[in-house]
Amino acid sequence: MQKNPVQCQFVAALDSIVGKWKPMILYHLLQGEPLRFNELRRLLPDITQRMLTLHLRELEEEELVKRVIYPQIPPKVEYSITEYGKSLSPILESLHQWGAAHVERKRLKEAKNEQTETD
Amino acid sequence: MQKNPVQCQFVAALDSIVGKWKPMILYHLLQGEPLRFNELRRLLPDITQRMLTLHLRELEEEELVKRVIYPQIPPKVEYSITEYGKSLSPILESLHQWGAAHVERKRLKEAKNEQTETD
DNA sequence: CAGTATCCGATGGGATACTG
DNA sequence: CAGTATCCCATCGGATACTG
Repeated sequence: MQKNPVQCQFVAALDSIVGKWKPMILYHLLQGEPLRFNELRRLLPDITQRMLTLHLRELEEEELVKRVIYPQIPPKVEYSITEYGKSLSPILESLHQWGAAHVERKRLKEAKNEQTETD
Repeated sequence: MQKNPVQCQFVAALDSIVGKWKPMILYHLLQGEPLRFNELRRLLPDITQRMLTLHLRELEEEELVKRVIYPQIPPKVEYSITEYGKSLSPILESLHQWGAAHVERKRLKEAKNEQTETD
């Protein structure tokens, strides 16, 4: 942890949501329905089993995600967003929106560049 | 860039603000005053010259930060937030607030654990 | 003052194989 | 089904030295 409290707060917040697939995992779980391990895999086609496990464990550690094991064979494990995890919703929503605008902005700029090149 | 548009948007947004010192650089520049290279260094005591340069270049590349060179000796370079960069302000503010709460939450929990240990 | 250049170690994440 | 275990590589960021 850093000494600077402000940096510390940014780091704490970003640590919770940074990770290649974390925002998407949270995004899916924020839809409300609990999801099984393989359901998440299907929703995130390119994630590896390893990374899904690691990210879920980290989110669980931060109490953003709850893991429920049904002791049966074959095993069934369900992941759901916690109440605390829901508090991240506005942030993810903002990131999502700003990201969409940022992508569009870049796209427009590239289009303009190609335009100028062919002038 | 990912195929999935939603992931893509998260990635685009996070790419802009993720980097060990980027939120703090933006935070300081969002105070309004343009800052010189070494002023930023003083505000971020632990940053290396190299990382400050790299991060500033990336922020400039995304048009979140503007770099103005005064051609004089000794050199003077001022960095300031752009109008577009200001659009990140609500996100950083949210992250900051949530991060502060998250840190406090962890602190309380650790305090409680120590309490239980000495019971 | 405001940078570059080089080197280097730590971490993040992918690929693949195996398991209760 | 829901994971572990290994191995490996790429990127990130730190340390240090040099410069117009």
